[in-house]
Amino acid sequence: MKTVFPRVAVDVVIFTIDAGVLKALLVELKEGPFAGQWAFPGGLVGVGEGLEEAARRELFEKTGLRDLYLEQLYTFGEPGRDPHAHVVSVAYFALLPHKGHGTAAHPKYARLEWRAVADLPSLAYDHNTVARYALERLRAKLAYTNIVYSLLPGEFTLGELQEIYELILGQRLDRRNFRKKLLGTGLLKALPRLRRGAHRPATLYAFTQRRPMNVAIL
Amino acid sequence: MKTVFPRVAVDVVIFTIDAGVLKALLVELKEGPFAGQWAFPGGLVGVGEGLEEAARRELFEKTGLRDLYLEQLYTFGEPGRDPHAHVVSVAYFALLPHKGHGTAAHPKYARLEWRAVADLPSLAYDHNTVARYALERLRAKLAYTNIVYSLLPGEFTLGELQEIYELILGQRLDRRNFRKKLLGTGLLKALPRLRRGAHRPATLYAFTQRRPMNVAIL
DNA sequence: GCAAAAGTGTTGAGATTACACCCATGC
DNA sequence: GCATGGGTGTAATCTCAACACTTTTGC
Repeated sequence: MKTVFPRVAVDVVIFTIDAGVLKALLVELKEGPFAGQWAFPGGLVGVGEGLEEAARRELFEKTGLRDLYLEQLYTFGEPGRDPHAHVVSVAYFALLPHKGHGTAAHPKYARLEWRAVADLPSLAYDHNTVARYALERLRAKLAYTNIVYSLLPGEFTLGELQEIYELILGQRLDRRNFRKKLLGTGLLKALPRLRRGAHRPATLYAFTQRRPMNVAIL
Repeated sequence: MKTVFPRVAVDVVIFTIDAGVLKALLVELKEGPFAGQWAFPGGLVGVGEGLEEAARRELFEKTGLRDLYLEQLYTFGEPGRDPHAHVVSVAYFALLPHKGHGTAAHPKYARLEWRAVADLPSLAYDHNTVARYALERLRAKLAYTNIVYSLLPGEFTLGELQEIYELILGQRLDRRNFRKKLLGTGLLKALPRLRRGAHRPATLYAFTQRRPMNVAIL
């Protein structure tokens, strides 16, 4: 399988928040030198296919997921990263609200699983490095973009929003200051509805815009 | 020249400061669909070759430049960006102090030229987009990294340093605040020498470390 | 002596942090 | 009635921006 030129692949790190834990979607490889190991979903880019297009296609084919936030992360091209052949991988990073996504299995993979990012196993290829880059990017972007909208459903409470920030950043935030800042951005609108639960009902909020924007948040 | 898979190339945007102007190195293409047009230097990545390695090799072969600051910028893979074939280009961004670099011509190119970034011509491929990304990255990184060291010679005055910031950011900075901040970072050491010129001599400074670091500067 | 860049501190405004108590609900 | 998360304001601190005059040199 030696070739004259490197191949181009895309790999996607998909994050979601599930049960108070930041998780990423892993696939168990069935074939190749890393058979039996876990990795991020991905695959080769075809000729005439755009990179983001390929990332979305791979994601949909292999996991059934679509319509998620997707952004290019970094390109990994060390010759040794895949012992099989020289594959240059353009890594993407994606966010998805957790809602029992139908992660349909794909013949190429043995299993799909959402795994806690804080406790990833040893991954195939250089995917542990990819994971590190992705987490770093996610943390940085929480502070100056509104992309957290893509981890949340249409309606949420400020408590839920703050919980996501705390989970991802790995630190507690002051509730009053957090509310002040978030409401000060104008990104949120209060809905005329309340979330009822075990305790005092909380106002529901929605993002005024559900598209990526650069805004000072924290 | 149709192929089954996309090719992988690297392209490099090299910035320097020359005579009070931010410039980038352009090459005039001799062949292909863009013959006669200007572009950033670059070329195909060979199998078994790392991306950064390929970028440094291309740079050296085509321009004679080496030992510069180099960082990956973004990967451009739209199928239509090169009408000839589908080429995925991993763009790099490089910085170099200006010192009459011997930009040796290369058979593949008609000419090499340093051109003002503020006034680039219409470039081949999607290189005008690449230029925009690179300039944006450079501006952003001036604020939170020390990479400006790679645009400066070993010794420089605070005035020269500030001039570079002003040229790249396109705005004037307050001299007293600038000095306070820069000296406050601890990145600089004053040398026991003075730069003599047409006016009052200025203390010469050097960076204590000449390697990339994240530090709040501005 | 004059033109030009080097050098140097202070003040006010705005931003950021720290912090404690009452409220509404389910059980 | 109690446990739990929701909701709210202020004071102290720090950071950042604005600003002017003196010094040293070459010509």
